[in-house]
Amino acid sequence: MTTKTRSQAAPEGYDPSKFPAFAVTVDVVILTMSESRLHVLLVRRGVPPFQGMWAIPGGFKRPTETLDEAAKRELAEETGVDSASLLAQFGAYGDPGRDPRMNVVTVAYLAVLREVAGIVAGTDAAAATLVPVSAALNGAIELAFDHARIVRDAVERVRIDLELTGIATAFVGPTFTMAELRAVYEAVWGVHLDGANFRRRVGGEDGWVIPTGRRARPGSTGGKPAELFRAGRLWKQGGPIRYPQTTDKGKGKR
Amino acid sequence: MTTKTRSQAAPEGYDPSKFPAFAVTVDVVILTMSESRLHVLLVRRGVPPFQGMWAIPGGFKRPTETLDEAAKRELAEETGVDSASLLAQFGAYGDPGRDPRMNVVTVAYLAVLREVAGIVAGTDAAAATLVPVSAALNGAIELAFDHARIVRDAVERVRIDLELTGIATAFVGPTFTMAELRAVYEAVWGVHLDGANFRRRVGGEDGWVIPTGRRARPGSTGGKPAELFRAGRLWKQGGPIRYPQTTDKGKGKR
DNA sequence: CCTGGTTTTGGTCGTCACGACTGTTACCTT
DNA sequence: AAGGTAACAGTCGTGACGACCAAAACCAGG
Repeated sequence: MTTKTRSQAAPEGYDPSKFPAFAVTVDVVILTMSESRLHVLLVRRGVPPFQGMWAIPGGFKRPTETLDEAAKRELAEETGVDSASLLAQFGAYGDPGRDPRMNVVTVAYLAVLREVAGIVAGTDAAAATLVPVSAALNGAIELAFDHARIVRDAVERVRIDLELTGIATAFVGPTFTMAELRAVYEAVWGVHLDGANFRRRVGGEDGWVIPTGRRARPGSTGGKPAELFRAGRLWKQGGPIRYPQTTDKGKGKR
Repeated sequence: MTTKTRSQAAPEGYDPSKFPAFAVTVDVVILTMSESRLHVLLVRRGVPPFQGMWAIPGGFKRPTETLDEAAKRELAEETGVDSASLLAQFGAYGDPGRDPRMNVVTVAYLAVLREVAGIVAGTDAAAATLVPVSAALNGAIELAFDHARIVRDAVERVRIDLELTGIATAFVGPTFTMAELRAVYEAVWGVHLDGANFRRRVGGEDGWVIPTGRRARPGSTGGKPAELFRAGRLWKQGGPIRYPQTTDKGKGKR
């Protein structure tokens, strides 16, 4: 933190020694892939304010824990998952009046999970659900507090990080096919990527993915069984796939 | 925020109704270019704890203002600048014990200023100074609290945003030369960029920069006077310059 | 067993962005 | 006026990347 620095100067109508008290909470935007679409986990509020409305899970930060630990704890309490594939802070929200009861500043985290099965089951089924982010973003589902904006910021963050981090691998399981990984990019960015070009970039020659000898069983529709990969070491330094430039003459980037 | 969602469930040794009180502060990392190097503004603490040490400016958030407003206010109080070229939130820090006096969660902002002259003069000259970020990062200057980490995160954020936002234009004045703009990239990234190629990318044909008829007066060392430009509209959608790929065989990105 | 459909996987090719390099212009200082 | 310096312009070769095509592997149904 830091107090006012010019301590000698007269505090202009404000006394630092009597600082205002805030409640600090941690909210977690839990994203996962389901049916080839990006989904967010929402819980139904059981108490006022906004009782009965959907919201993202969260809770008070405790004085003895770090923000990261608080986020991890909240994630575990809501989903039963003790360690997400990815859990990263992405913003703080403190507008006055965002909580009608008191002054609340919340720190928002983004969690990415694989294995949809069991997530909702881990909580009270009636109080937690997985909805497509499109429904949460276009207002089809009304969210409590300023959670609509928080979810929007989280998704925007994912879209950016997809290009420059290994966040894509957090959406898939420990082993995955090229098509599964490509589906993550296509769902988050809303674009179509050529399968052959995608394969060449990712499995080209470097350590993006490591082939396991095994193969996935083909879906009921037939087709050649896909090779199974594990994530390589290079993802820590940025992803291999770039957001496709519309290739139209204007070189406007994105 | 959001309270615990499973309100029926017994609160496991924790009562949400009596939430812990925190102090919430806003700290601002003020960056600017000076002598072709990236500098950060630091203030000397006049009160304990960490009295006499350097720190980044900041102060308590007031319940009636938003976080952005608090950051803007703190910036104005410290520098006299009423509107920075850029002011963006980039992180929250709430480790227990980061302030020995009490529970403090701080929200960190990044401010980018041009026109170094008058910034330090606007404050108490003895209490504020501009130091190269390298000195603050390598430990040559010891910072109070966890401000060393905050500054490091801020610089890392600038390095990333340089590639995908128009943050570079925030470092230069309303009119600038190609060399000035290029110096921003070279200083922040620590690389050398070819002047001719840089010019082609930025002034190529699009609306990155708009030529003003005028020319800058050459430095005392002679040389052709550089053309003066204004920032164009395209910077809002990402910058034209990419971090140079070392072009060595390994395609490791960054 | 054979055929059509589906999906993965490998191959080719043209375009163009980009970096390295060289050359020219315009202004300074002495 | 001469030399130096920095801005500005042109060229060229490499290589990344997208579009497209083709083969391989497997399933379902007849």
